[in-house]
Amino acid sequence: MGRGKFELKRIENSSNRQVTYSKRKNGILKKAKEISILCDSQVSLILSGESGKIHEYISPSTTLIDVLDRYQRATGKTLWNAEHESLSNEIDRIKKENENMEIELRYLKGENITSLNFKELMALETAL
Amino acid sequence: MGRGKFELKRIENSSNRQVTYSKRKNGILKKAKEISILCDSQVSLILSGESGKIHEYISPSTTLIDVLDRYQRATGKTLWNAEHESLSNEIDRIKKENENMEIELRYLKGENITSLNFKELMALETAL
DNA sequence: CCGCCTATATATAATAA
DNA sequence: TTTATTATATATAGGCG
Repeated sequence: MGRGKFELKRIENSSNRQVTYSKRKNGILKKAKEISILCDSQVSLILSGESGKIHEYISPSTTLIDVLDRYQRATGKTLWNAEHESLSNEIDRIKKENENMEIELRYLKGENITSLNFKELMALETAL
Repeated sequence: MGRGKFELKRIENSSNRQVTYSKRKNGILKKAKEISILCDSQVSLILSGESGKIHEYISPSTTLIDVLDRYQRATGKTLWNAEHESLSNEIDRIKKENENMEIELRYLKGENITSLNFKELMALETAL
């Protein structure tokens, strides 16, 4: 559609990518609504773009939990346990990041700045 | 599309409804794939028709778990239970701490040290 | 980012097999 | 239910404000 044919690959131009996302997001959300109403089907559509903002369509006749329940039964995958594990892993990962930053902060706050490179040191001196 | 305009309401003829579901299902799955690739976005699409069979598209860069996790954090809706909620809250809290530390680190690395208190500044000068 | 516009590319309703 | 055809309705890329 549109003025030119498109290739199915990531749009490199960031601005075009954003615009296309926004337009297609509206399009697919509309399609989701249409199929759920026309065909009396349950739909769960969750989108998130680079901004991190979430957009969703869940068919009114159901809830996301219903859809996921059906999903779990149909695929045999148990989401809850996996979810729990995934969250625990993320906490571990973030905590580690946290510790590293704390160490870096302690150094930077004057006890030890040997980790800074020359340019950073000059900038620091100027600022002081 | 198609030979006639359509009204956005349930298709009463069961056979037409099935056919339309099948066609539009393919269409929307294709759209989901396209937006995820073109725009580098995370997508979770789960469909179930009257037969009960499930069709899904989850963007390759992510997992359903990730999408749901983001969904829950963004919407504030808890999909599973209290334990999930407490883990999720902890992640939010730690991430906030991380952000604060990142900001502090950026400042300390020379661009801006006005946020430091007197004692910290003295320590920094001595170190320099 | 949102809305509007236009030329084109796609999706799909109706139909038949 | 799937596949093919084809006339039309939609979706949307690119451009502009």
